[in-house]
Amino acid sequence: MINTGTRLQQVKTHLLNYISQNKLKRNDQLPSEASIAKTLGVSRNTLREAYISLENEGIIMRRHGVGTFVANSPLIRDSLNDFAPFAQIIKDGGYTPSFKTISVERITPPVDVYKTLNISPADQVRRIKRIVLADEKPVIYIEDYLSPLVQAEVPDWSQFNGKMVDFLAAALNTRLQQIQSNIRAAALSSQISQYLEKEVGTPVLSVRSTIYTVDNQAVSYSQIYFESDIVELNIVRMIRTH
Amino acid sequence: MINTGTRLQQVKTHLLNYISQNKLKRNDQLPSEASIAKTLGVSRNTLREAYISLENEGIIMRRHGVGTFVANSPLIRDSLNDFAPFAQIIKDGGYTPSFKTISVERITPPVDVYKTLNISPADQVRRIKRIVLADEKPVIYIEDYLSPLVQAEVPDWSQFNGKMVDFLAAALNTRLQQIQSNIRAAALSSQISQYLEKEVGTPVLSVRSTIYTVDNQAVSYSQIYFESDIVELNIVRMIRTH
DNA sequence: CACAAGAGATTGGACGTCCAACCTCCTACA
DNA sequence: TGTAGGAGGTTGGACGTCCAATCTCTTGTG
Repeated sequence: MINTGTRLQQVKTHLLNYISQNKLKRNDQLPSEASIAKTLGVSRNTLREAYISLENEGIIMRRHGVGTFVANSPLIRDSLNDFAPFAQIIKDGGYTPSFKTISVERITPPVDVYKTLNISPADQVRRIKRIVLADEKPVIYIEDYLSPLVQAEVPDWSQFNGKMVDFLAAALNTRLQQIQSNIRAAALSSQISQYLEKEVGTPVLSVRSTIYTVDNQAVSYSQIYFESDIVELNIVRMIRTH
Repeated sequence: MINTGTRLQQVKTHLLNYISQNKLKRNDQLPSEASIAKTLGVSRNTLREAYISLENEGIIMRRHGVGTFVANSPLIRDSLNDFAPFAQIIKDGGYTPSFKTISVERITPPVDVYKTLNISPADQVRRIKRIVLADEKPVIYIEDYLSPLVQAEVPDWSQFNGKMVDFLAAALNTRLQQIQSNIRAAALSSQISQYLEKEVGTPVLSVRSTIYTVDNQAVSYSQIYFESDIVELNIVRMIRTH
């Protein structure tokens, strides 16, 4: 068994490998909690938590009195149940992803930005404009606003994988606590239309995310626009009646 | 303590009541796991699961070595972390919700509907068209397609609270397993524009949800259009680095 | 042959215990 | 006075145990 992370993580990794190595498909049954627990040398409790966690992620289904089964192919998992970076989402959709950083600059923040980041209007923030391309076609436009609290530099924005959380976690001393996201539909503005190469007024998915530290400090505010013809958000929610 | 549901549910209900009764605000500290467990007469394990569950719902934050705190006001919780019915979402936004059922009819299903429900094109399905109003202004348009497997009638659609899951759970013998939702931006079509009373082409949030039973039978397919000026989706995700 | 009862397997729920990791704050010592 | 270190409280993680609830399949009985 893999020796990194908590035992729960190790068990989850093992199970995911088990599913892919045995080429298990939707509705294929997994071994019982007791038997896997014995095989891996962990308590049934721990194994059960791994099963529950995977069920919450929409990968398996557990059925009382019957057994545990594969739900969906892990390949079509989505961006909101986990923190899959953009590259993965696009790859999963069968496209080749690439990134392009348009600009990195220090600016005086717009109203919504300094209000959200809870800083003074005079404070300078860093704005990073990027686009994500699928097979060379721009599909996502990203504007990140970094609070002055974030000093670290990204060595190479063009290699940045799109997971702002990972960058911030490494750049800050303080722990991150949560991401609040807001999803709405918007009409493509003229400024952004040049990047997404779509007509002004085209409906796009607008996601605004704020990342907070454990001290409730907002450290990053991102506006993301999804070209809705190719990229879409998917969510799987389990229904438990018990 | 309340005597309904599992002990975990009872504990969660107790904690929610505790927060609202003591008018706890963001960052207010909750009693430690050990002390509440003792007070309620449950094991620390059970209480911990309740705390974890509430954290996943974005209601509280737990901080290793420090304590547990209130995250957001439970009032601004959203539609994707839990299954809040539309009425609640609108009420939370400070509006008065009302419902209007436009039509309930048996029809021959469109392609995407019979494909999703996995039935024959000749099978008849029930289509329910409804709108949700906030302060008399239409803000959500809903088209539900019920599989022929669902025989039960809703006694009064106008009183229906918008939770299709609850209705289906009661109407079917089989257990429900999961909801798959797909979110994208769309331009308002002419048919729907008459209900949402907005110009054709206005960007709207389009959410398509399919409800599956434990047998992987799709039993309901819904297309929901959100008027994005008033209604929006919010998601809170906790970041755990451990 | 039909159907009810029961055995066996599986997940669901809860408890009690133990130690690790983490954070805060106070105290003692240089 | 400043700082290192430790005490004490809190959450994190894992284990082992017990019984309930649910489902399937076999077996026995009318």
